[in-house]
Formats: sequence, structure tokens, C-alpha cells
Amino acid sequence: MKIPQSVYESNDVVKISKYLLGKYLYTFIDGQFTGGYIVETEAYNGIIDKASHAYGNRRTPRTETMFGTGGTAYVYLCYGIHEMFNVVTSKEGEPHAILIRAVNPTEGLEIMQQRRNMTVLKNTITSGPGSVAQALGISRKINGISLQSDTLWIEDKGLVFPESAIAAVPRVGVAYAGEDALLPYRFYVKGNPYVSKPNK
DNA sequence: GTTATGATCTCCT
DNA sequence: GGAGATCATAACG
Repeated sequence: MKIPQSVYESNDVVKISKYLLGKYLYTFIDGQFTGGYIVETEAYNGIIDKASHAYGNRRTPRTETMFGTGGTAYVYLCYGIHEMFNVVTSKEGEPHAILIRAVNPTEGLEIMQQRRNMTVLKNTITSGPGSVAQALGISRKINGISLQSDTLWIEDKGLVFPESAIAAVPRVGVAYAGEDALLPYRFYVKGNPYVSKPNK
């Protein structure tokens, strides 16, 4: 039961960010199947959001993926080291995206551990956007792929968190964005051990 | 062609 | 608690 294309084409990126909590993200990459449910997301709200790469309608080869139609993957390299995975939403021409910051792994734990080069299994295996991408085998090769594909997709398995278990707080690592850095565009499941940093 | 910088993580003190 | 790693991208000359 993949999440249908129509959901991604909605223009309310904040709402979708919240909706994605508890949805299962799966990858089938290099012949390995891994996945888990999403416990932390961040919304990037188009050209009016100073924290977004597409702020001010900045259209470049890199952000081109975000300007495409919803339901595709936007993957890029940050700090020269970390790949980051985002879900593009809304219609073509509107650069909305959702950064997947943390996942609670359920499938292929050993494979993730191997990819992350960990000798001991810890909660940090999928805690934080760079870690999630590495554990799931996501790289820039996947940039622009459809979430209806059999490489990377999201499923609704009926897992829902009550409103009281979801926190909405300012985003991380976007201090340069001025007042937009204060917007409560980061959502996470309270108390989940895989949520990054301030786990409250 | 050159330069500055980042939607971060890990390890060391 | 803090710095270093490390390079694609974008803005500028």
C-alpha cells in the first residue's frame, strides 16, 4: 500500500510533514531491503522560506528537483560529507520539500549497521538526516526518483500517533534563516529513542 | 577560474 | 562541550 501520488501533490507541506510521522519508508537498493517508520521530519516551505535552497525562487541545477512535481526524492550532499533525503511535495513549479530527519528501523537492521560501519547497534543508527540516508543506502544517484518506484517508497500501515504524542518545534541548523528559523516546522514523535538531538 | 560556505556527524578532551 | 572532516554548489570576477 504505497501512499498515492495525490497525497504528495497537496500544497500544504506542513500538513504532509506531520502526516508522514508513523509512515513506513522503505528502500530496495543494491539488492538490499531496508526500512522503518518515520519519527522526525522538517518542512521547507517553498520560495518564501529563507531556510530553503529554493528561497526567492532560486532555480539552479541542484534545486531543479524541488521544482518538479510532488512524490519525488530530492537528495543532495551537505557539508561535503552527508547525503540528505527529502520528499518533494506540491505541484510542478512549487519547490516544497520535507526533510526526513529520523526513522525507527524495522527492516534490515544488520544491513543498516553494516552500511553505517557500526560494530554495536545503537539508537544513533538512523538518528539525524545524514544517518538516515546512509543507513537506508540513499545517495545522490537516487535524486529525482519517484516514490511510486520499487527502489524507494513510503507505505501507510495504519500506525497513527495521537496529537499529544507529536511535538512541533523550530528547525535545526538553520540559524542563518532569520525569523524563518523560528517557525515550528520540525515535527517529531515524543520520547522515541531514534529522534535526533533534543529528545523531549 | 576562484572562493566561501553549508537543512551534519563523530570523536576527542 | 567543541572542533575537524571534506566537497558540491553558487556567487562572483
